[in-house]
Amino acid sequence: MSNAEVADKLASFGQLLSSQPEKNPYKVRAYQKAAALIRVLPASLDEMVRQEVDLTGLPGVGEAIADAIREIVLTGSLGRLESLRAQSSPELARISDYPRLDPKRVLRVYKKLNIASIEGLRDALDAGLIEQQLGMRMAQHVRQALMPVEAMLLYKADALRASVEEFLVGPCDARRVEVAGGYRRRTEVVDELTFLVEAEDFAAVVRTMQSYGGETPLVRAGKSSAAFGLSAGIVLRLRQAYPTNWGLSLIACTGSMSHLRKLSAVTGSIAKLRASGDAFPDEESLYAQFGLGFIAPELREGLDEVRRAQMGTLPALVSVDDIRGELHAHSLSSDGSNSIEQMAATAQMRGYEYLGITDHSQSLKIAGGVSPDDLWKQVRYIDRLNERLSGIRILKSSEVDILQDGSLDYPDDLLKELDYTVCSIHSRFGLGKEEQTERIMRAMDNRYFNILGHATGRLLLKRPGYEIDVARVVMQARQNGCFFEINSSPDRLDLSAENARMAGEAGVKIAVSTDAHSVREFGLVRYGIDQARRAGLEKSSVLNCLPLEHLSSLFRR
DNA sequence: GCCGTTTTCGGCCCGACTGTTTTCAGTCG
Repeated sequence: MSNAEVADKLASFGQLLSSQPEKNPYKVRAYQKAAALIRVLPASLDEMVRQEVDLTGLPGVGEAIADAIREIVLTGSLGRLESLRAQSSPELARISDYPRLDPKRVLRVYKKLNIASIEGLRDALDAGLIEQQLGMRMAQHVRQALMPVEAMLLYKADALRASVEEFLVGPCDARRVEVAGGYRRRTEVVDELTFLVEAEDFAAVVRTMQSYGGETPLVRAGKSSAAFGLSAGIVLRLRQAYPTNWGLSLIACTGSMSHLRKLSAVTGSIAKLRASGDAFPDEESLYAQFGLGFIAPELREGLDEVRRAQMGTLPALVSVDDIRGELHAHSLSSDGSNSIEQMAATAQMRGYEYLGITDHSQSLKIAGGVSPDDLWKQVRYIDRLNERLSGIRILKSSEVDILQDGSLDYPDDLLKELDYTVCSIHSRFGLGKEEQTERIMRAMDNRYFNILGHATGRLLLKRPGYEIDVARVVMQARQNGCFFEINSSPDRLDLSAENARMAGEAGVKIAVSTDAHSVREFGLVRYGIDQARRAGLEKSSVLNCLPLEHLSSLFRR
């Protein structure tokens, strides 16, 4: 019994429960949370049940859900799920085979499009009818729920990577293991994990891997490679490699495809290299043999990196150690969970020289937007705080809403008191591209506008973000002396690497910010740095790699 | 249904906007 099967049943139960008239939404959530946890659990629930391990030790699992798990493992089914299915309409029962579908939303689609089956749903999706009649969100929801393979945010894959790697060198007895693929290139979303594996007996590794997380089904197996379906919903690929050619294999498995195409124009095909008998124990040796500088994995997307490696003009990519401060962070004054002092102490522990406090502005009521009066008070408070702090400087700032007409959410005489501003859109996502672009450009005309926060508003795997003409906004920023941010929040990573590259090439500096809402979130900066590196940014292009004096002069327009 | 420096109940964000959908539910952070 795989963890995935257990998770599916719990999720289906939660799903059916949610369409019951007298449901307890917290109960629904409890089942869904437990299912989500189980999907990424490395230990085998099947084994845990048989060894009578106390399941309530798992977070989100109490007596009731522990019983359910035991029942599923020991009998193969869940009574309460089956009786709920029996009570449900046939449509609803079929929907419950797809635990990621939200039944209430699907029933709305059924009614609107006059369909009554999963097949009908799939057809309507493919024909674009769902997007047309019920909007992009709904279409995205249905698409994601029907897809066999789930995509996963990079930061979630981090934990999974560590757990699989441990399993490979532990129970699987691999001698050497290294992750490759899109994960190594730090793409923001991954749908597979690829590992290079050196082992005495590769077939045995493949056999043992199938017991990861209870059971991890083998999808495809060759002599020197294998693919598995992880409970977490993504594919796990293993590829056998040898010490003499480790570097060559690593390049091949790291990709991307378009990078390899451009690379092989210089080196000849990978297959030929493999057959040549030359040894490439590491990547550097291969690049060096063809007169190329080392190309960082984050750059291997088939843009200009191979040409630049030939000319010796690859960028010296920014790294986490280059960061000197944080420019987007919230405190208790709006929707953060820690005081300014606590945030400052943590920033200082990280070795930062400055910390900008950017609480939400007055219009954003739900996030505890700060009234003008309270911001005046906060400005004076931070002045006094700075007098007694040493080693770190708190910058007076705000995450100022860009209102629908492009005006900013505070009067100029208040904005003037701030060291700088982060200005963001939090409302009216539905405006057309032209209108949205104009809105931001108008906002940039305000001399107190400094950094554009999360420029497109996207939430990865959830929502595409509003439409703007990024190229025009970049030009406006350059002209007006404004800056962008890469928001490091793992479900935003906004600007995208592509847009950040565009801004960087136009000479517009970018803040790599965390948007931290608590002291725990400062560390997320590494995900922003991943994207900055994918954008080819050097530290000279990153705003918060600059010393404070330089920064302050850039913020005065 | 889970959880607890709130310990056996009561909370688990929240609250103002938006729209042609469904005038309530979805949406913003």
